[in-house]
Amino acid sequence: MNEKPVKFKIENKSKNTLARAGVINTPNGDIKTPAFVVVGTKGTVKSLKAEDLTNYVGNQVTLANTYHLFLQPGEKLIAEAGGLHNFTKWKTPTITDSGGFQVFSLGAAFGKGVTKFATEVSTNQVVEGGINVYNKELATEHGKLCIIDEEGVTFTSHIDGSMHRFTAERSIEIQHNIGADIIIAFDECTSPTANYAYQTEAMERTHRWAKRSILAHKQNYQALKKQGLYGVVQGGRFLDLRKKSAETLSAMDFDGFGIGGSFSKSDLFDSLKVVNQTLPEEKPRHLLGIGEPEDIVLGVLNGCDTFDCVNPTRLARTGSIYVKTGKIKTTECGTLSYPEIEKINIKNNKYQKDLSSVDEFDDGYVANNYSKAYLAHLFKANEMLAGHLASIHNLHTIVSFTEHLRLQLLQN
RNA sequence: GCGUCGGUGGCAGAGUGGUCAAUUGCAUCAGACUGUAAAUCUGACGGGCUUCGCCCUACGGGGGUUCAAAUCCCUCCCGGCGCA
Repeated sequence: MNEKPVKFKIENKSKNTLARAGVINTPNGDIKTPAFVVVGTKGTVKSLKAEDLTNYVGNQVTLANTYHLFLQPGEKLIAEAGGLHNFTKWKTPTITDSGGFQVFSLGAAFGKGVTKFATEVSTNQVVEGGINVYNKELATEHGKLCIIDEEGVTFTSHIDGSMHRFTAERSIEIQHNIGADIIIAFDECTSPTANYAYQTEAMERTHRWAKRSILAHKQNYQALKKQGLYGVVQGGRFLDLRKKSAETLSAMDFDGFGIGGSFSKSDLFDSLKVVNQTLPEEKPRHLLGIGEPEDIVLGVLNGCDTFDCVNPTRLARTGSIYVKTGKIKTTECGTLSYPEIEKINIKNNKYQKDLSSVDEFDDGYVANNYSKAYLAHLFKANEMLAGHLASIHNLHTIVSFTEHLRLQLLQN
């Protein structure tokens, strides 16, 4: 039996919650969990080069996207370049997402202003996903297409409209070529407004794809030696489906699990609890696409080990800055305490002459060197440095925030 | 001095008798963003109110024509250009 390329070891467990601290070993280094995964969809963490990540952000792991890299520059080129690490020069372990999220973002959610994270799910804004939802005419009108069938998904490129097809096998093949340390089984991310029947259908389809993803992975001996495969739990906002999904995937030979799909703020806690109570304890769990600081606390408390989210960088580029208030909050169960973080819009009038540090309670590179007024000025003047510095700051904030939670779990 | 073109909301610049409190862009002000179609998107932007509508004041100043003027006429002021 070959040694698995991706292994997980729990270092310490919380007594009264599902929280744990651990280490994920990968061929390109260790990930000490809980950890925040920095998102670099197209093989770049927007506005930051590898050294910026190393020197100023301190992230332990970076995530890219299969769909985006497949379209541009193409997975063959990345393979020729020696894989994602060599191509991007990222120093950390890497993950590729399967493209399953794009089934949602370019499919059911396309142009509708629906996000996977519904703060308030409104009933008059029902967005169904799935088979035959998009007819050809609509697809042509938008220049977009995303049709789901049993075997996979047919897309048109958001770049040039060309048509492509992803199946579980194809997604895995592309991810083999890209060569990240951790790859993710192709899944269908559903809308938070999809109904029970559709969530069930999509979840079961995702399970079948999961099985095929494992098969496809096992057939590539080279890849099997150096890449770990995660399966994705779905089930939308329905607890019984979440539990069923976790049970089904637990029985499969995955190296870890992604928890995907849509949530609302109110059911995140319970969903994660049910899922992580069900998933095998000895394997790592990644919460896909979430979070905000408070969401990460929720996730950690309920047994998630890693988190990725575009928010730190997207917010940064649009002028929202994570700032600590100076208050320390403690979770109800008393397991974790953490600094309260708020978002400020640095472009607001009140910051334009504010020469205080970007974040007075932070000791990161940006907070130590730059004032709110300077950052506000950069944004007002439309300077590229604005997004760069803001991204460093927000990423550093969320990465160190998650690290802080880890330290408490180790000490407790 | 003569001729000519022009003076529109913070700026640029549409409109050239009623559908104009006035297109658009920029600037300004505010909001949104959770496996990145995103250095993006949304809203407000003369004043007031009982704000899916109503009332004031407004397109250089003053006067006039008209049921009705940013739009037509007269006059004054200011600016560009041309000729002296």
